[in-house]
Amino acid sequence: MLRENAMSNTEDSRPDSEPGGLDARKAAILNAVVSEYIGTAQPVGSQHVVDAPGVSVSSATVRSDMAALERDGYLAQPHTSAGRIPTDKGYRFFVDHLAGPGSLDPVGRQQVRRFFDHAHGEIEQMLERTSGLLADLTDCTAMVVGPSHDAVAIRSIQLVALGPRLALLVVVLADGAVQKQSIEFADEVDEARLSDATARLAAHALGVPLTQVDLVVPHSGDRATDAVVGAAARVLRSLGTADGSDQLFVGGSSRMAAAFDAVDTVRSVLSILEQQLVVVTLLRGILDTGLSVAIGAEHGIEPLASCAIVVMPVSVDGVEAGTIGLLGPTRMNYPLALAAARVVGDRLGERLSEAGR
Amino acid sequence: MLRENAMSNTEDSRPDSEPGGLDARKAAILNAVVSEYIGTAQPVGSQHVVDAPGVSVSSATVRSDMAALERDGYLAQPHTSAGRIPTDKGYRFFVDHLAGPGSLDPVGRQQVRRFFDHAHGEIEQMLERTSGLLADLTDCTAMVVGPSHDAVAIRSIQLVALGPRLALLVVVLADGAVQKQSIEFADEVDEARLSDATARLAAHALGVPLTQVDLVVPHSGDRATDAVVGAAARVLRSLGTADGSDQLFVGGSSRMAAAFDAVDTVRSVLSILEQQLVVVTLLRGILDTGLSVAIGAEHGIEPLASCAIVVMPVSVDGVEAGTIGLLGPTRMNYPLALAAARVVGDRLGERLSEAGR
DNA sequence: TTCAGCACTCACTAGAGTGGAGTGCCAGGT
DNA sequence: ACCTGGCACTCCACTCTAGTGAGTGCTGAA
Repeated sequence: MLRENAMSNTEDSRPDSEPGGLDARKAAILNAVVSEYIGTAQPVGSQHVVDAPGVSVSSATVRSDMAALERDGYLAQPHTSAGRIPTDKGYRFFVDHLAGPGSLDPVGRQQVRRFFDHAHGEIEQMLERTSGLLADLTDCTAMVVGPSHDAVAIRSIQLVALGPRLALLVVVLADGAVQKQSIEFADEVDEARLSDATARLAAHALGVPLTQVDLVVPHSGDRATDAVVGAAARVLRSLGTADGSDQLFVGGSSRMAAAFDAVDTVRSVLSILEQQLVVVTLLRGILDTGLSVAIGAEHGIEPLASCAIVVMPVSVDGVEAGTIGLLGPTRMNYPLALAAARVVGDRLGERLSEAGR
Repeated sequence: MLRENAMSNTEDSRPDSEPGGLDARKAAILNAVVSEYIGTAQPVGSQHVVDAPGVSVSSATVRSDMAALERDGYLAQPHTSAGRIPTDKGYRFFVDHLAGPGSLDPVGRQQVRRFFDHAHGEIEQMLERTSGLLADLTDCTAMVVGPSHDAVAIRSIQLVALGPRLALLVVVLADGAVQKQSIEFADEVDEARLSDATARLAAHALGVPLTQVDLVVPHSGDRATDAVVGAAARVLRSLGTADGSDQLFVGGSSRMAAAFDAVDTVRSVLSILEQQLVVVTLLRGILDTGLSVAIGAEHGIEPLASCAIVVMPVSVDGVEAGTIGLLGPTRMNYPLALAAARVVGDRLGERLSEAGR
């Protein structure tokens, strides 16, 4: 108790019954402030917090606690004589101490159920529409990264002639994904040679994942055919390692416009969303640090400093294959977003697992 | 002259040397107002117009002409004692009487040249990147609709087994496009039957455009195989008539955020852009009415009332196949947008024509 | 440790005043 | 018949000035 007001940036070390270095009442007050601010986007005064559960004290006491929370960096004041606004640290505490995993409201649940009952068509369409569903549910911008095809076995390989020296390599993977890449040859290649090469490629690479295709293909008698097969094998391998091989679907980007009133914030956030590689890297980076929520500066992308991101891995056949991300302002509705991401992620994973077998 | 000030909404019928019912000076003034407003987004006063080419009169005379232009609906005043702002009709006159087709500045030209010199990869990537190029060039949001595959001959058909009762129909078209659709069969189908069916399908549909595939496939002895072939033929046909078969690429949507300062305008425009079908229909509709620019309410989509759209068909092998669209505020830079759309559209068309042979 | 009371701070609003950009009109000149 | 300089007028944008109210920090008493 002695040092209560002396600490500023480190955790309190006194024996708290509650976690995170905050006593029960301070935690309750912080939660109340965050909740209310998420709803109203207005600074929250001590009076508005008095009625919150776990806070049965007068506004004066709340004020003193709020002052302490501000000293500890959980809250901030836009200006003197205004209410308090949560800092990134405040939001962090809030999400780290959310009661239970949270669940969707019945309406949302039904929406999800109906969606997956009626979902049909190819993977891409489904992922695209899933991003729309998530955006609808959470009023955030949704990002869906499709499962990586790196480890999926090749089911079919075919070289299709498009011109005398131009062919298209078409690869079908076991999960139903189709990849293609055109190949231009130095010399003319006739149909017979192409189908010959196709057969050799199939023998060489069928059942092997894209990333593990051997670049060295056993020679045959025919050097021209070998050249074609070699070129195709290189292209095949490059398909697996290509940077843009992840497919990203962004839904509801218009919702970012409603989240901020500063137009240039909207602009910079949107321009980030246009960069597929940046977004995919970002989501992967957050997952890799073990977080499921990145708040404010935590993800290190400057223009998104006033945003928070909720990520959720999508497991297909027990392996983390895809990713779901929800982007909103830092004052987004975290419980809702987390619940929606979890539910949709699970259902999507199930669905994709079915499709793979 | 008697009726000069009496008319309000119809064209002037006196013998004008200049087109559109406006004498040379009024036209020059209107052009000057539009040009300046496009640049500054501020109401234009009579003083700012006196130095414009074709206007060698005093500000008082300009004022009287501007009053006439306002009566005729070409200009509007936000309030008394403010400058004039072009109306949709004013913009319409401006674009209809642009001097010459306009051309890109050297920097832009080089940007386009470099882009198409280095452009490689598959159609989709190229269209996607083209939308980014257009957005960069014009500071508008760019929409690129890929060539329709309806009339393109089928180069290759293949049924690939994904599961005991599940197969993937993979179709390669002559232009290098690949379409796929999964098919679920009522009964189990083994590999032998699938390759049998593939061969029969190939014999039936190779070289035929998707839309003209005959649903009736000649029967063979085997009823099970016939069922597979029939199902595949139906799916094949449906690929050609699917609503979402057009591929749309939107680039630079963040630029809409900079164009307006009302956040909810941005929001509603963005949400339109998210609806692929709406956008494609919109572009096609504008093309069908024979316009290349749709201003304000002309396209009939309410949330885009403060936007203008520049469209340009992309000809592949002499046939209008794709579409380029540029979306900006009504005060967008029309000459630049038209020039960019034309140049990029032409180059893109050439490029796609090459790829097809 | 909590609480009621109190003085204080400061964004927000409304109203008054001012400057300036822009207009419409008119009388006189070409 | 048309153009022009001059002039009175309008009205936005800006500034300044209270006044209001939500909210704070502090203090002394329970």
